[in-house]
Amino acid sequence: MASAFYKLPRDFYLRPTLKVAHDLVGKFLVYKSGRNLLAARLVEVEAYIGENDPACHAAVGKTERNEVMYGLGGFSYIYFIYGMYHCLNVVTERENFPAAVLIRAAEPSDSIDIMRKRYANPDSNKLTDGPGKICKAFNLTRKYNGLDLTGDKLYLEDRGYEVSKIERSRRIGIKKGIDKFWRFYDSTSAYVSRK
DNA sequence: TGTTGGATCAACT
DNA sequence: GTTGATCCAACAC
Repeated sequence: MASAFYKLPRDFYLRPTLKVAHDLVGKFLVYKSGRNLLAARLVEVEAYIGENDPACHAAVGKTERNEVMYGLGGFSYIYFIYGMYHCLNVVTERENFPAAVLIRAAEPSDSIDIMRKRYANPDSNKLTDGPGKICKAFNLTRKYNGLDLTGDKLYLEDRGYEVSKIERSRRIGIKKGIDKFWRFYDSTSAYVSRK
C-alpha cells in the first residue's frame, strides 16, 4: 500500500481559520532535527482570528511581533510568554488577514525519549499537554518563527488518524474574547490541557 | 527610558 | 485556589 502519511499542503491553511482549527485535531506535528524526527498527534487547538478578535495578538494592529500572522497561511508563528514559555501557532488564511491556530496540546508519538530528556522529571508522561510544554518537548523557540510549514523542517502531517469526537469550547487563559467558542479538542484524549 | 502584564506551568496551601 | 518564576513587546512618559 502507498504511505498513508502526507504533509498538509498550502491550500489546507488558506481556508477559513475555524475549519483549519477543527481539521488540525488528529493531525501530527512533525519536527526534523538532524536524523531525529519528533512527532505528536494534536488533540487541542484554538483559533485567533483577525484584528476584531480582542484575544488575537493582531487586535493591536500589525507589529514586529505579530507580523507573520499577516502573511500567507501555512507558516509558523512562535512567540515567547510569561518569561518562560513559547507557544506555537499555525498561520491561516490569505495574506494581510491576520489569523492563526494555537497548538495547545498533543499526544507524543515519535522520539518520545528525546522529549523526556528535556524535562526535570523524565518519567513524566505529561510531555505535550499544554502549549508551553509542546514547545519545550520539541525545543521550539522564536528562532523558528515564520518557518514555512510546507517545508521539511517543521510541518503538519495527515497519518489517516480519525478522531472519534471533536468538541468545542471557550478558549483558555485569556481575559478578552471569552464569548467565542473557538477551542477544538479530542474529548477522548487524556492529553487535553484542561477539561 | 521606564513600567506593566501576558494565548503558562508547577508547586504550593 | 494562589503564587512565583522571569522575558520581552507595547505603550506611556
